Amino acid sequence: MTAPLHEAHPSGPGRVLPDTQQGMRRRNLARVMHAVNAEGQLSRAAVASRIGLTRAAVSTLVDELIRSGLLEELGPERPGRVGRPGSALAVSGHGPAGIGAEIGVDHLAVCAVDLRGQVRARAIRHGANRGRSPEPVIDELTELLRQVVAEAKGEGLWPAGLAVAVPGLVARDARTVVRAPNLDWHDTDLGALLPADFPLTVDNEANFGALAELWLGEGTGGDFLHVSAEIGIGAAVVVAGGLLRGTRGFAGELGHVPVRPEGPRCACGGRGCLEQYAGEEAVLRAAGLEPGEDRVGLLAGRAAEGDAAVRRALRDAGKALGIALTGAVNLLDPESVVLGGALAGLAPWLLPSLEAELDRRTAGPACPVSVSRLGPQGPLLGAAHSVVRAVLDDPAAVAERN
Amino acid sequence: MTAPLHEAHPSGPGRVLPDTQQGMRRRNLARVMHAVNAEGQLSRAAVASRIGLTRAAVSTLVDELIRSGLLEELGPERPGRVGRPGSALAVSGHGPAGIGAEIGVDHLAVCAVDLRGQVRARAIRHGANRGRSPEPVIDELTELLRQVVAEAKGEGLWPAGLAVAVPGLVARDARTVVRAPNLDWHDTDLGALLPADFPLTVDNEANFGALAELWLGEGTGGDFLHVSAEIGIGAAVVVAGGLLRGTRGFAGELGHVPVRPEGPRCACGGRGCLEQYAGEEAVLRAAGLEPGEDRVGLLAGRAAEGDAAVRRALRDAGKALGIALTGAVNLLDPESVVLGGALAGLAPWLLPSLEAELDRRTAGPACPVSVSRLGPQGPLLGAAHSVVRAVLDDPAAVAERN
DNA sequence: CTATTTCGTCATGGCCGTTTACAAATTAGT
DNA sequence: ACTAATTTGTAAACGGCCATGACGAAATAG
Repeated sequence: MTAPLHEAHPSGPGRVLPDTQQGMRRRNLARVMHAVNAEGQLSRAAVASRIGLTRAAVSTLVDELIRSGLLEELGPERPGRVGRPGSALAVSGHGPAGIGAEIGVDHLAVCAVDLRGQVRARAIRHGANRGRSPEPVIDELTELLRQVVAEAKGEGLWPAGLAVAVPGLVARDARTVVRAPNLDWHDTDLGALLPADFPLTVDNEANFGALAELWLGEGTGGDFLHVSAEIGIGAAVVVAGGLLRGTRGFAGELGHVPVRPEGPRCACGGRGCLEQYAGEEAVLRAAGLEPGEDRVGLLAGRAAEGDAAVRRALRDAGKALGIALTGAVNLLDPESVVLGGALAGLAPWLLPSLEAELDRRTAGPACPVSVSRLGPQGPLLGAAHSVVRAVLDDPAAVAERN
Repeated sequence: MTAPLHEAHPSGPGRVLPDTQQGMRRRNLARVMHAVNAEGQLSRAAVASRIGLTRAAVSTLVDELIRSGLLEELGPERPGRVGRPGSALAVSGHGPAGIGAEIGVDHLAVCAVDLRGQVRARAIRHGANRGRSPEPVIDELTELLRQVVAEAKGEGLWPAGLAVAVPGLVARDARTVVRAPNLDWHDTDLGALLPADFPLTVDNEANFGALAELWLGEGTGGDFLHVSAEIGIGAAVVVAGGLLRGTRGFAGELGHVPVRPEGPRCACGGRGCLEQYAGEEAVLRAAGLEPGEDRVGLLAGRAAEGDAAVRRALRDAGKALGIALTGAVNLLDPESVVLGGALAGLAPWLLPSLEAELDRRTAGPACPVSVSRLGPQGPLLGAAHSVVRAVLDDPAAVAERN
């Protein structure tokens, strides 16, 4: 039951299909796509035994998917076992592509990912967007988009959808940026500004980063906590292979978990929130540095040089993070905690005190903490892959669009 | 989809059905049951429009369910609108029954609930079980079980399954009590001790209490936090209409969320855990009372009398709860927080400081806190209803058993 | 009293996975 | 090298299930 939680579209194609024969067919097409995608390469017979249908049924499903350009026949597998070798199937590398876009505080990026998960085209543009009005920024993004789509088309791909990662809070309609403090945008409807050639989804960059970790990361099962720090400190809770968004979409506000109940006042109204100890501003102040451009790089650089004040500041931030995460881990019992976004770059100096605190406060074996190897690329990749997942989740929907 | 999270059986009947015509039929039978159950009384045509099938299809489904004794025809609805009145259908009150059992620290209880949710038979036995070995306790429980099953059979019901709520940690097999500190039981396989006449499920009483709130409570949607205190302080996280159990089944350990990072040492290895401020032992000590029997009743009585020390102790506990819950609410953004179990009885003195703390530390509108009206009956009712839900979730499975 | 609306059912038809059978392609055994 | 066994993919017949359309039944509206 349950609708895929990564679907930001409230009524997107991922909703539960009616239990009629047509719906069954659509779901079975999806199951074939997922099976082939998971293994990279699979024969019809292998798909059949994996999803519990007969070879005959899978044959017709595969035929339909090949005709739609979603699956490709790679030819006979090299025989290793007894019996006739199967014919290898693979997800198509020339069909639909997911277009991901990222609006960062000081860059814009777009990429195209094919159904196999390969990045096939990309374009980046550096330059501070802080405080610029949405229109010119979106115009530049549209230009990058045009380039990437053109390049993808040159490779035989066609865009199945666009997903945009933004550093801010997005409304439930998955189109409107409610507020993005670091851009100084408020109630901006990106759907009205972006070209409407294909389905659009807008979501928070931390959410897309977590989804990227779920789909592309190593070792993470379906249950983990993805912590990142771009605008404040956010934790995305991934449960049962989907994002936990909360009733109002506000879930994951790790930054305002109380760390010291009588600590310094916070803008949220509370006292001693995590952000007062591990937030960017707090860490810079503790390190004795001025806020400026590329603050994370500055911190990492000074820490690498051995700057004692910076190292102490990061150690203290790690400790505060460990305290807040202890609460989260006790509440959710995740398989692991993953540090992503800006935190990934600072991990060498945050991790020791963070893990020490988590260990100390946990009765049994502590929850393992790892660092995302996706780093700053997470949100962009997650966005593009979210489109790819939507195709895999309902191949019939895109097949009839082309 | 998603498999129902309330299913404690790892491979129980609630697992995802294969997408074949038989599976489709079974799911549609379930959808009819749920539709009728949700409205209490519904015509075939109303069911059809509600679940998106045709009247003809629903007719055959209903026929099958009536033949199986899961649905009853109540006769023609009283006509209020134009057209031929429908024939009212209701979930059967004479078919399968869910048997719930509770092993409390100082009582045993068993009840039978019919598919309509009515309690049709019950038996309770008071007496301290703390420290008694499992065998005699289970023997007594089996006797109560016999009585309740006999009484239910007298009313035309037959037991479809047994669910047992225990005050302790239960293994993933849903049969073995790993440890129940208040009973002093360890690694006790209840499946071997209880009669094996019908499917058995064992789970923590806090989990069943939360499920009872989900299924029977008022105003709670599918997302809330159910806080109870029996063995330590536990929070059950209910998300998307199911229980969040965690990777190892340890989710919801609110009692060990850090409230004051440098506070007193806790048995878990941490410092300043919630349990050090709001745990039973801590509150009794702060109130200047000795631990004994019925400690909650004692606290509530003294507080009602106006005992200043007790009231202060409860006020402080509420404050600590509020701090810990602030973190949980920030992380999960639930629709509400529900106080259940022993906390429900102490709510009048806990709530003011708890809510004040939660309000103070939240930016927007604070998450509403309510008190369970199920109170101490929650776990027993939740257990019995979990069996009923399993029947509604896959009526074909029980139909073929009878 | 007739027209209209809605309900439940029946016969028909189409869709879809299964069953059964068979040819093709490989390995294992002699 | 040749046969037997095994596995793959496909085709035809089969059966189950929901949709469609029509019809009688039972109410209301005028």
